[in-house]
Amino acid sequence: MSDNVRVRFAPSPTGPLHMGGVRTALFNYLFAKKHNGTFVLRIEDTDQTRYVANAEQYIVDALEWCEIPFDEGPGKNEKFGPYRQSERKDLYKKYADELLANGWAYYAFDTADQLDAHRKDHEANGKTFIYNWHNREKGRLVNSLVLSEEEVQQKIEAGEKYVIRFKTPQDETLILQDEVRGTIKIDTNTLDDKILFKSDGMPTYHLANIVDDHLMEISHVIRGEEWLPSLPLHSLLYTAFGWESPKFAHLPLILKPVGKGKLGKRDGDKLGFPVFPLEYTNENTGNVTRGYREDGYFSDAFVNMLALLGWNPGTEQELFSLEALIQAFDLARVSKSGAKFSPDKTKWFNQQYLQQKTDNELVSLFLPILENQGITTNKDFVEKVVYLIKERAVFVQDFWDLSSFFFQDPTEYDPKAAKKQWKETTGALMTELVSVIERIEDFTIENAQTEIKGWITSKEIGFGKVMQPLRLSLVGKLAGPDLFDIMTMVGKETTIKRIQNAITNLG
RNA sequence: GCUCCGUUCGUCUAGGGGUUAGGACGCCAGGUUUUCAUCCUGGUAACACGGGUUCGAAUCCCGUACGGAGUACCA
Repeated sequence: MSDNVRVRFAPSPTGPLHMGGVRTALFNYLFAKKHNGTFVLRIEDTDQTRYVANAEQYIVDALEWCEIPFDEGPGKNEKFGPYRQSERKDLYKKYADELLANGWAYYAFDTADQLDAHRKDHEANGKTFIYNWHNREKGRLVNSLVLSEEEVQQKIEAGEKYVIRFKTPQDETLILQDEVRGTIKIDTNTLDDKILFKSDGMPTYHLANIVDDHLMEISHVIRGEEWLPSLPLHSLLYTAFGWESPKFAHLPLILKPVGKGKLGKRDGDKLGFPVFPLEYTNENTGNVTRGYREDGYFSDAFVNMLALLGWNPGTEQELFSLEALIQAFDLARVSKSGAKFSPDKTKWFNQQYLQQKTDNELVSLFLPILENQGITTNKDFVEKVVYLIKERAVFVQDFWDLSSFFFQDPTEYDPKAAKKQWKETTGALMTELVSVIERIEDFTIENAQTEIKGWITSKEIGFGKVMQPLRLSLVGKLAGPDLFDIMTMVGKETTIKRIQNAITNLG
């Protein structure tokens, strides 16, 4: 591939970017970096009715969190700017006029109601209404193909609303190339004459997209599969302008984990996982939607998971740093079919990444949580705790549940475990154990092990008879790291105190 | 309805004319941990269906079914 690869991510600021959008951005980013290219962010805000003010910032923040920042975009290296289509508004009319002048487009005056009526009428007869040559010149439609030039002028001067439509060629078979799907054939007679320019003076996505991709010298358009049906139109537009078309790649959709259909913005709430990278607050309702970041996912784990959704390296490797993803990425290895998203696998990725973090990194993430719990402690102690518990955690916020007993005495005892492990004779045994522990002068793991195990052996009782109630006393439940680690970490005094507490509470 | 795209274990996927159809997640069992989790080992489980082409088809072709997307003066 040549070194002038330029790709773009072109979201519409209508709300928070969801994970499907993040993946599209990611694939664009990976492709760009792989080929020493440029990753452009363009904001497609041509629909004024759906515009949401905080959405653009959310998009930028999300890309930043994922560590896939854009090279060019609003406020950054504005070589081809502006990068918001609303700020490029004046530019598009010229191109629409060009198409009008060379016969690739025409004015249409049909109202929405009229078109609806046509659609309903056709449907009633079992037919599909297509706004193209089937209908446009039969007097049913009001446009510059059937009206005289004077009539058109009159209407425009009278201030009648009009749109500009693309004049789709008749009886042609388009043979299109997609980098993921290969050759796609389409009969132009099945295509609508799409609106290029709206009556509000704004271009539609189709026009703005092609004009901007051309002006911004985009070499590859990598976007979601929902755009595949628009590919013929877009391809035809390049022909109409006499421009060289970029290459296209349509990514498979991300589907719901259960049930049917593509993953939607509301699915996360119902199914119990985030669909957004970051938490999002709706400006109007104040509703807060959860995000992967706030749920405790590492961004690199999230990105790794996303990369493997619809793409694979062809090897059995699953864990990839961003750098490794860039190296391995190849559009040819993007799969063609939609992929159901798996929350379980996402957790697994996070667990893998958590295990890879150094104890030190984890300590700095855990410290604020401890502070929230009102715990004052020192870093060295926390680092030892982290070392002992991290392998059983998926998220950093699991740490507290897994380690609270290192910092405070258990306040309750798991009733099921207590019933099973704390027998009538246990209290006496534990009292005896206390005196054994009291006799240990230097309370190290080795000494504690030697003394306590020696005592149990001499008593000729099972280890479980002592160790299980001891664990219950120290932890409050039958879980956690090695008991001798715990005892020496909390110290001799605390160990004894906790055993006595348990005797008092459990008998 | 119409147009386009797709279909390998429950899920993500590898493979792509001759394979014991491989891996991962999940699940199950055993081992380790005198606990729990981790970890290790093993197990479970798939080529949508029907025709063709071929000595041979999961793989190529055609149909069918199913799934998905699009079908807006939204992107």
